[in-house]
Amino acid sequence: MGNRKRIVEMCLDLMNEEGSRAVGTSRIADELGISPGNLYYHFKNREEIVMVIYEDLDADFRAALVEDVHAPISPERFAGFFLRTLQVAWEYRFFFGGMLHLLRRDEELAARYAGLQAWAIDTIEGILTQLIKDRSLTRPKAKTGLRSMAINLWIVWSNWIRFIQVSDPSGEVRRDHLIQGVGQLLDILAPYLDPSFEKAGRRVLTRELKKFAEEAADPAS
Amino acid sequence: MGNRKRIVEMCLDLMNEEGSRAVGTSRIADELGISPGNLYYHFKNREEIVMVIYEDLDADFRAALVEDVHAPISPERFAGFFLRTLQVAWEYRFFFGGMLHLLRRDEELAARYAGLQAWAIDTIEGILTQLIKDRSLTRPKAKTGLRSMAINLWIVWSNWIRFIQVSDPSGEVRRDHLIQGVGQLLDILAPYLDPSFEKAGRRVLTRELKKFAEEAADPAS
DNA sequence: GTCTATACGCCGATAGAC
DNA sequence: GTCTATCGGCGTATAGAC
Repeated sequence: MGNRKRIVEMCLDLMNEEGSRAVGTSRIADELGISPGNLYYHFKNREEIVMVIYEDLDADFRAALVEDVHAPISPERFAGFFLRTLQVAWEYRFFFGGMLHLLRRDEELAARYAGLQAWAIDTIEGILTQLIKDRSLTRPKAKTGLRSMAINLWIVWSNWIRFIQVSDPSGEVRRDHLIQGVGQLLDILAPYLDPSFEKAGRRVLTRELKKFAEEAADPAS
Repeated sequence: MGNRKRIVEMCLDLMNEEGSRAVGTSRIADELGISPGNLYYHFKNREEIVMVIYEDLDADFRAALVEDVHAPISPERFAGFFLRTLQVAWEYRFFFGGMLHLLRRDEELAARYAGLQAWAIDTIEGILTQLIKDRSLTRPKAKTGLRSMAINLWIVWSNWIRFIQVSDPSGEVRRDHLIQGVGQLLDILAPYLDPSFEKAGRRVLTRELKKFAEEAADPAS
């Protein structure tokens, strides 16, 4: 039973490292020291492995976004939404990096991801609505403003990792980049946020950055 | 002399249509009715074709962003920046769609695109600074606010087409989607924009949308 | 400049023994 | 469940004739 899981995990690791395109079934088998035949005993084809990984991504992201949702939303929890979900984007970065190609070759995957995207934007809009109820956010003037904001958050969210990777092709992506991404997301909302709410949110980020710096300095992690 | 150019154009068309990964040298030659050997007479390898296309993209984008820059910036020209540059993103959409993979396999391309990105963000920041001088934009409170805004604009800009493609996998991307994208970019700046400036900018978009609707209704285009 | 022909390697996938 | 062996296809790229 173990090999099925090992295949999935190796596939995820390799694809995150080198991009989905660079990783084939033979490569996965090689790296695990198993035979191609064995791999094809566990999976019908390559697509199926990716689909299994996608299902994890889908579930992880939804969980990260709806976790801890009881109203009112505190600044700490709000920053937490962003940081947790960016963490998910990082864990499955191969998918966001090569998304278009993956979706083009697998209609079912395309439909499912389109569904996730639509759900995410709706959910983000819901969170913003809750913030307005909490008086932590002022409503934008235009009636479509909330949705537009949600879309911008989603686009920045789902492309932040790629942006970092492209900015410095030879550099690695670190946790502080993720925290910086949260700051970036917060900046979209900043003009509408209650000042003390915003300040508290930023404080969480500063704290996280400090924690990261300490961990980086102390290799006993 | 003609074939070299035809190869580049066919490559761009095919890749835009089906994604860079789906288009090989043999496919390009086939589609043009020329031989693979002929293609390799004109280009050292596949990478070289992509690089030639990239050079056009690079030049087109820079031109679109620095065109018509004399101060002060009118709302019409400002909307024009966005619309023109999104048009460029559309014309080279294969590149933005498969960017990460392309850059991973070609270090020179990666370096050049990183340079373009850095230049773009600086230039956008410069435009925002000019808007502040013009009193069309109020300066954000945080000192890093302008740069963050420029980065968010860039991320939404460079990923808008993909967002549309993924939102409706079976649908085509139309000009009105691009105009909607400009609205999306404008929404990032909206809270900082002078109200009459913003209104004038939006009016340009409405006019463009109307023009598009008329052209779509009248097939004599 | 353009063609035909072809080499080479890789990858996805299957057959069939153990 | 796992292996060995292998097939077929495709994509890049080259050699050499015209």
